[in-house]
Amino acid sequence: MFKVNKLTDYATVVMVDLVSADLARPSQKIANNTGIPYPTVNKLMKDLLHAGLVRSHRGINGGYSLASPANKITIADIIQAVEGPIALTSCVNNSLDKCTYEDFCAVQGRWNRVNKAVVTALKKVTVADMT
Amino acid sequence: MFKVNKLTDYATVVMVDLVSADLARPSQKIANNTGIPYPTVNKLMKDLLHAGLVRSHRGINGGYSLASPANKITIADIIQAVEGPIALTSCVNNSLDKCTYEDFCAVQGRWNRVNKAVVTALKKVTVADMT
DNA sequence: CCTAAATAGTACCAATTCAGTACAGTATTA
DNA sequence: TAATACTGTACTGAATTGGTACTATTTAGG
Repeated sequence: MFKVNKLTDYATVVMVDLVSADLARPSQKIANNTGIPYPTVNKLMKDLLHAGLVRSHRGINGGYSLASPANKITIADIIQAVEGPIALTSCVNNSLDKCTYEDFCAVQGRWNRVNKAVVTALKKVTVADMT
Repeated sequence: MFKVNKLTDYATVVMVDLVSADLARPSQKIANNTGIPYPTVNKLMKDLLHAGLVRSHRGINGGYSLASPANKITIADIIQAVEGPIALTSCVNNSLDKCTYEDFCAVQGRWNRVNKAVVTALKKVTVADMT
C-alpha cells in the first residue's frame, strides 16, 4: 500500500496539537492530549526539532512550540522531517538510495516529474488546514 | 523514506517496455529488455493483469500487451495495481487499514484532502510521459 | 547551589512488510 | 500432442517500522 509512515501521521497530530499551545508544551502533555504513547511522542519531537519545525525549551516549564505559524508549515515539511527526503523511487534526484539499473533503465529520470508533482501537492496543505 | 515499492517502479519500466510491443510480448522477453529478473516480471504481470492494465494471451506466441493507449494509463493506475488503494494514512476513506485512534483524533478526516491532492498529481502523469 | 522537570542522544528489539523465488496447474497454437 | 507461456499460490531471507529503554544534559526556582 502506498502510504506514509505511521509516525508521520502521528507527527501531524502532534503539530496540530501544538497550534493551540501558547507556552512551551512538554511531551507528556502532548501525549495526554493526543493519545499517542509518551515515548513515541518523545522520539517524534526529536525529528521535528532537527528539521526546525518546532522549538524546544529545556528544564522546568520547558517543552515544545511551533517554530513557524501553522499556515507556513506544510505536510511536505512534516514528511521530510520524519522520513527524510521525499523520493518516490531511488532514481529520483534527491534520493538517498542508488538505483542498480540506472545505466540502462528505460524510464531514467522520468520519475523526477512524478516526484515533483507529488511534492507540489504536499506543499499545498498546511498544518492550519489540518486543524 | 516516503516512496513507492520497488515493484511499482519495476511495473512502470515494464509498462514502458510494452509501449513498443506490436504483438503480445512474453514475460521472458520483457525480462530481457528491462533487466528485471524473469520471476519478478512474472509476478508483476499478474498484478497488472488483475488491474486490467494489460491483456494476456496464453500459449505459443502468447504474452502481454497494453490494455489501453499509453497516454490513458497513469502512474496512479500502476501504483494501485501493484500496491492496492492509495491511502496515505489509515484514516483515509478508502484505506484497507483501520485507525485505532479514530474516535478522538484531532486530524480526523483531514488526510482525505492530502490524499486527494496526491492522487490528482499521480493521475496527471501517464505511461506515455515516461517513455 | 541543589533539586526536580524536561529535553537530547543513542541503542535496542519484536513484528511486519518487501523483494524475490519456486512450483504445480492450465490454456493455446502449431 | 508437444512445446510455449500464462495463472495461482505459497514460501523465505532481509530490510524496515513501530515502539521502548536508558543515560546524559540543561534549566528554573527555591
